Amino acid sequence: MSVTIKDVANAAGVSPSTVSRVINKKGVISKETEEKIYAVMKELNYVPNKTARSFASGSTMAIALVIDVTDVRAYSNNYFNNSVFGIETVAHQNGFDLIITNGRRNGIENFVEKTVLSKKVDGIILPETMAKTDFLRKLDEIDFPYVILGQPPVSHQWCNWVDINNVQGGQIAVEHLLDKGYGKIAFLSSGEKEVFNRNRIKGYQEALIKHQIPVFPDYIRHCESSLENGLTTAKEMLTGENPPDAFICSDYYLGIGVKRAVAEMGLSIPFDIGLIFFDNSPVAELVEPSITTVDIDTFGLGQQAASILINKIKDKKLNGRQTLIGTNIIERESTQRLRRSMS
Amino acid sequence: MSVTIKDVANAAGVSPSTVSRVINKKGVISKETEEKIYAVMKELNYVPNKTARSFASGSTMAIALVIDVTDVRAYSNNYFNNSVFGIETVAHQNGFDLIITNGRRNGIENFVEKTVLSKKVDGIILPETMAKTDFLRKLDEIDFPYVILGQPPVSHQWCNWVDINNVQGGQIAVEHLLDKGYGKIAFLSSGEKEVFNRNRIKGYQEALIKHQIPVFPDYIRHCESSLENGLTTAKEMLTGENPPDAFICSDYYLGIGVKRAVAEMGLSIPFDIGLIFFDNSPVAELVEPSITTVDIDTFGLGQQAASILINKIKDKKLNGRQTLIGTNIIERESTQRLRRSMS
DNA sequence: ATGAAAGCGCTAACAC
DNA sequence: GTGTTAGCGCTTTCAT
Repeated sequence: MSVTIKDVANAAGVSPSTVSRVINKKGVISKETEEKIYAVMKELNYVPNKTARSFASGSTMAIALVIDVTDVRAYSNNYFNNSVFGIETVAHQNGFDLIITNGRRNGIENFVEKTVLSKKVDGIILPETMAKTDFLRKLDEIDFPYVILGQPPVSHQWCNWVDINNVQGGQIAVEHLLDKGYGKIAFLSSGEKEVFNRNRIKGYQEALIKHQIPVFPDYIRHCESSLENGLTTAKEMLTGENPPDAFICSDYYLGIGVKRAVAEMGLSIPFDIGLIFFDNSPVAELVEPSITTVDIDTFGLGQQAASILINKIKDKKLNGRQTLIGTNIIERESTQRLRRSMS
Repeated sequence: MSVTIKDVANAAGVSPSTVSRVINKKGVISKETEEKIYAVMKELNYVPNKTARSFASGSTMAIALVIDVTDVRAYSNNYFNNSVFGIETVAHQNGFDLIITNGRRNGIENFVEKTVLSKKVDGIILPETMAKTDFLRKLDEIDFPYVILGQPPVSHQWCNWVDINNVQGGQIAVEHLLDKGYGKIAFLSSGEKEVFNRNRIKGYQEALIKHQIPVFPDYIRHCESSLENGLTTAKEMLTGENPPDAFICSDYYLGIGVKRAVAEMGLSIPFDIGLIFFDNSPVAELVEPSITTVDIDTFGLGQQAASILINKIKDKKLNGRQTLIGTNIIERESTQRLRRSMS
């Protein structure tokens, strides 16, 4: 039914292996036979069968992005979304297909079998939340290429990973606020276990120290992400002694909570209080006042991840590729204490 | 290196075909050999090679979701996101892998070759925006399974598709507003070419007629989606003669624009003006007042699409499966004119 | 520069 | 019930 390499070979008066060479641009073929073969391929509308190629060559030219569907917050956001497209873009540029697969369906064990051992893909991209030491060790054992989205457990610091530069994110948030005339900056984190929060706080502290501003432990609060928690925590801090005059929040739920708290207390953003949060969601530009954010290039994150993985696939010895993706400030109204003109 | 079906056969003292039968649960095998084989498979840690199976059987057990990376709005949203997970869920339940692929890279022509003709997947899910008649005809020619996300061009009404029930969405929006005491309802659409807008307006009109409320053509406005357009259009309508007392908007950009217009005119939501928009984004719950939305079950949309596609793959004669996914109202403050207690 | 031939791991007639 | 056998379409030595 469908035209095969043999048909092309026959029609062109050559052997299948010659056609194969042309397809793969391998070995040396004379200009004329090459052209002849291209012509025949076009005429016969020949398209190589990917499955057969994968089977024969032993490489699938596909990578998988593992997701955790049980964790809605982990995927139902722009971060995830844009990473996917970054990954897809680089994958296709390199001739790879992207498979999306849920890792946590029947336990990670089962997942290894189904996707990794079954030779369906040549490598995987794994969110840090699913990169448990045991699992990684299994991958190491069979020398299976992977890259981690986020920072790996201590046992695997040597492996390939890519992450957002959260330290730098914390720093530029502080510096932006200082620049805008705020001096008593608090940090509302969505949890102290998360590495990304810890790194952001690290950056926050480093920036304060660098500018010789005292770091008050009380200015760093952890609470589960929600509007309510943001609201109550901010109120508590603002009514306490030594209230801050600016807040950096881990996400927009906490951030909007802070915004409410400020409003309920009759204070003003940005004149009394500065506000900045991570994640440049549409929320930030649509509320009033609009909120300055730390924007994260998740498309770039995905691109890097895919790029490193593909290199690893090509060269199994590749290790220690550790990329941090920079963040930047999207300036909006919530930090315009100085009433500088906005560009 | 890796253990094959032959190894299992040898170790179990049977032939490869018997092992194959066990793997595929095909034909009849005696209880004892079956158990024996399972035991050996476990012991040897055997995992069937998917590529080899695909190659031998001619079916890849994979489907592709085609996306359009050039169209940011088309994918960088919750709709898309959740559909992906709906698709993945059903795919995996049926043993299929999900491949994400960009259709618009080198033209749709090239795409056909690479993904469809190369036998990499057994079927594709295609957004309506990419479902051009020419392309569909090609797929038809080679009898390649597809389902369309959204409504297909007129030439292909007979094919399988799944869509949001936008007519019903328009209806329930109107009915909710009527129920809440609003009577002069306007519709701000993000474009008159889009089928989904046309359907929502259809539902809007039907609901009005059903309740014997006059349909003013002037109450239906089309403008490109943006906060500014929402703002100016709403202002214009509110300052005109016969101003509406409620707005239904195609998306949250227009919706927030209307909200601003109402505020700037010194009117109140929900007491003077009711507001409801499509797409239950976080924006809706985080602004003040929070906005009632028409919520769309895109996870269900994805599930249905995958389910239909897989049925089509199994039974190529399957056609005309046309599913509409219902919408529902998420009630918030912006439509509480009557000050009913909220649950 | 090209051809011949083996084989990748599995499935599916077809035998028995 | 189970074994035998012939491919599936391609890549890849090894010849020439």
